[in-house]
Amino acid sequence: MLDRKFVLENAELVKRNCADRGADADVARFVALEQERRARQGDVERLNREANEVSKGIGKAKDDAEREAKKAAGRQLREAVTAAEQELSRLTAESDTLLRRIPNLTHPEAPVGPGDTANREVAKGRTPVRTFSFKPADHVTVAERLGMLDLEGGAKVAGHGFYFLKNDAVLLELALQQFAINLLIGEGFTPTITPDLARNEILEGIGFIPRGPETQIYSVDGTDLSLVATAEITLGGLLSGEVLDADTLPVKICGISHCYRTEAGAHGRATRGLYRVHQFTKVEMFAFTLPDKSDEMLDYLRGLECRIFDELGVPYRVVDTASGDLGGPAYRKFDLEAWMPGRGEAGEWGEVTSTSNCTDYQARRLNIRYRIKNEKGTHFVHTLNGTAVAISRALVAILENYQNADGSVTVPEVLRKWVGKDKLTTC
RNA sequence: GGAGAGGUGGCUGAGUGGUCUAAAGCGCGGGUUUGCUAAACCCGUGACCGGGUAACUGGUCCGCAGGUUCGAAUCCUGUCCUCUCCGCCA
Repeated sequence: MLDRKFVLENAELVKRNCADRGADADVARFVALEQERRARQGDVERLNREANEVSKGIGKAKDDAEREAKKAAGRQLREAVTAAEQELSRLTAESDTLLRRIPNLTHPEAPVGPGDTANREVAKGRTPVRTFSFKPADHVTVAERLGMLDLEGGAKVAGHGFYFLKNDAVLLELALQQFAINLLIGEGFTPTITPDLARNEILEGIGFIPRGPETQIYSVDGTDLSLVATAEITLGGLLSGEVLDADTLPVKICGISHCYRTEAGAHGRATRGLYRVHQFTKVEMFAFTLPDKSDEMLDYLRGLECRIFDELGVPYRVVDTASGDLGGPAYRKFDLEAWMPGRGEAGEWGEVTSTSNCTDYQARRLNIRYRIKNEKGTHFVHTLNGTAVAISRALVAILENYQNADGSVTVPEVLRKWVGKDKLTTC
């Protein structure tokens, strides 16, 4: 969320930003409530001070009569405090709800527009889009031919959107994890395997809404836990409530988790196969930085995502995500879209990874701060996240780009040492 | 799952209803002494929300949320977490 005072003092800027982002947050109402809240806060503080003074006098009272009189005065003041506090907390809760719905500010260079049509292509990957001498099949056909994917089995056990990876697909998944994790360890990331569930409070801090009709999140009945939609949630939550020494920044962590998404309302849109599923494995990058280093870190994370897909030999493009498509927490976001030759009539770009600079938006909710040695006070860190590999979509891209006329699939060079073969075939 | 113990500043740790405005030590910063370093000694040293150009100043905070009371770190309830023992278990 944004800083309360900042919104109050920059209401017009914030309103314009909401409009650019297609967010329906009620900034005007927030400003009115916040002003009221501050006035009530003043009341509470004044009454508290008076009541404290009276209470202190009671211990030193000369006689019973004086003591009883002061007690009565104190009681009256405390009642007034309670009433004022109730009003204050009502106002705080209401303004807080509004504040949390206000999206982050937007990077001045991010394209402004309503949705993904306004996204701006900013780069292409090293691998050129391949020309096929045959009509490329989609990944479902490729995978099923090779006995790597059982969608019906997944549907029988858990419903549409679930699947079994089998045989060489299992080797590919593990190889992709190994490849990504080893690359990131080499870059100084601390590798982790994170919980697949998290407290709703953490999800909300990251910017997810665990319950309600629009939710993308599976929640566990009778608990305050939800299945995570990405390890961004657990990695960001890991340092919640902490004050870090500035000289330990940046902190770079990566994590493997399973990701669970209800995909509510997504039916009919690219639902075939592994592209949009309820569960997949992901290797995620996360960074905590000083505020003036986060732009640089975003470039770095984007560079790593490019390097991963360059090394995998998958053609892709990088898009600078438009304001209307940024969601709540991101200040700027870049997506990598891989070329998927089996999609649509003659192939389409499909999002495979994404990296965001969330500035202090998540840190403020999660209360993650830093301290500079010998300086008074603390400040919020900036948080960034980026996908190293989302296995299901990486599989789509690899299977479709590396397929051969005979139905086999060539294993990307960098994965061979973990897959243990150069080519995936039926035999 | 059962029984018990505990959660206090950056860290260790005292504090069982009002001099807590949280002891003391460590750490950190500054100073004195000093050829340099060290030691010794002295002084200072939390966060958050407000007000003020500033010096300064009001309020809140002892895991978290409630409650009792004029007054709570302290008493009560709930909750989260940690540790010990027992049970169960991959």
